[in-house]
Amino acid sequence: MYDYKNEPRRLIFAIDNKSFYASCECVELGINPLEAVLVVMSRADNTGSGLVLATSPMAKKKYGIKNNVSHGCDLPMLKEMIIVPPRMNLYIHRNLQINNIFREYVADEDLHPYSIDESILDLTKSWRLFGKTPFDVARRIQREVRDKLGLYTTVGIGDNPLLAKLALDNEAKHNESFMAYWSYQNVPDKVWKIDNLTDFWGVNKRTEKRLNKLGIYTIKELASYDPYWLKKEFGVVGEQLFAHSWGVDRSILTQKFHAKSKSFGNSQVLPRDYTKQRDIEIVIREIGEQVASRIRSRHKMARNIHLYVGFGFNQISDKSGFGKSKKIEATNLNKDIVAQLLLMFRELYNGEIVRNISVSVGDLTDDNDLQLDIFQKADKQIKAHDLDYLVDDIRKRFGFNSLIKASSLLDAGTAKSRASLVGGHSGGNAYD
DNA sequence: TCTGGGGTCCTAGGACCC
DNA sequence: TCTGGGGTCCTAGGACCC
Repeated sequence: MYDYKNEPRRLIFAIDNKSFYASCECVELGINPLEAVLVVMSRADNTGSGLVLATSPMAKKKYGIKNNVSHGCDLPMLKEMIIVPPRMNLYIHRNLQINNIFREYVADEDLHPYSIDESILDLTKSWRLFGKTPFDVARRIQREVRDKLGLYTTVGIGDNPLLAKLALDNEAKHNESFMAYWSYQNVPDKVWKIDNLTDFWGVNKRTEKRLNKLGIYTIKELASYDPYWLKKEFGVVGEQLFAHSWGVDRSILTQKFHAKSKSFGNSQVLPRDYTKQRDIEIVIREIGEQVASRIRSRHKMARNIHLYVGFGFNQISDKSGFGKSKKIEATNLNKDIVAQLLLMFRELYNGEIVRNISVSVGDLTDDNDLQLDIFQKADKQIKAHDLDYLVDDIRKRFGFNSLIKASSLLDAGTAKSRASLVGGHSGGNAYD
């Protein structure tokens, strides 16, 4: 047995919200999230058929409805089933409220929001203030969230973030208490009992296949494999997989779960196949300006830019698309970002049918001072900078569509119809 | 799965420098 | 001129997570 005495021993809570979007909707309707049969379906998915974003526990249990069903029409038509459109702004607002409750239990530096419905808390220093056992504390947090917001939470507790997360995903969700505690001693009877490799952190279909090729079909087999060969086959990922199979996770929580934004990007599946270069470029421009605006609002400039163009399925080309990334002079100006994108696009585009466009920028730096390009007239550049910020400000106050480019009003433009979307889905009413 | 959207991390190969 | 090696930066692409 592995000797864990030198491994970090913390008290980590991984907390997620049960069927978060669906539960928020149930609460709004005044019905119990655990009893309702409710489905949140987005129609802004460009497929015309609706994408199931979330299902309440009962909808899952009684009718086996899973998330990410691509066809809304696959849903059984039942009287008791409630189908609602998403309200992303509501979910973001509730997420903030939940994290504010967590802040009563841990200092800010020990709270790590991980996604819209999941947070990691390090209670090592503070748990004794709130109960006799870690379970008491977890129960108390669950009660408070339920009493104040009507939402049910699931808590995975562990000696490190990995064990907490594995406890959450593989046991807590199925326990009546919605809690589970995995410590180092539990590795053989908990971690090694995980049935599917893909239920393990960091293993999906591709990695599962490659592991199978080595004769590895269970976590236990992974743990007893020679780490030298795992490293040979998978590089650092192999070392990490081996460590994880023994429940070892030396990552510092702040590094792992609190990474500062390193890139910003937006992408979309187009509502139809685009065949005209001009139309495609209109959308590239729109997305480019959206991304540029996002980094301006954080007073950042990008030094790296990436464009991906995905082809439609009825495409003669053997490729599924092309992508290109490039280092650039730091900028957050619409005209610079868009010019780079169009340059990259025109370099690689050969008349293919396009269905997918993605733009992201990274290698961010602070926009404290405008870096003047000595080859340009200073006053001209300051104008572009101020104009972009001014438009951002007006749109913030009066909505995106209060100022809109003429090109976005053409058929090809998607910015106008997507202006109210949040994360690609309906935002619903605004929340502060 | 005939297309959701927003992210992070890792690797390999080429260019270029010393 | 040929051969050798180490290091860094850049870009493309794969894989995974929510």
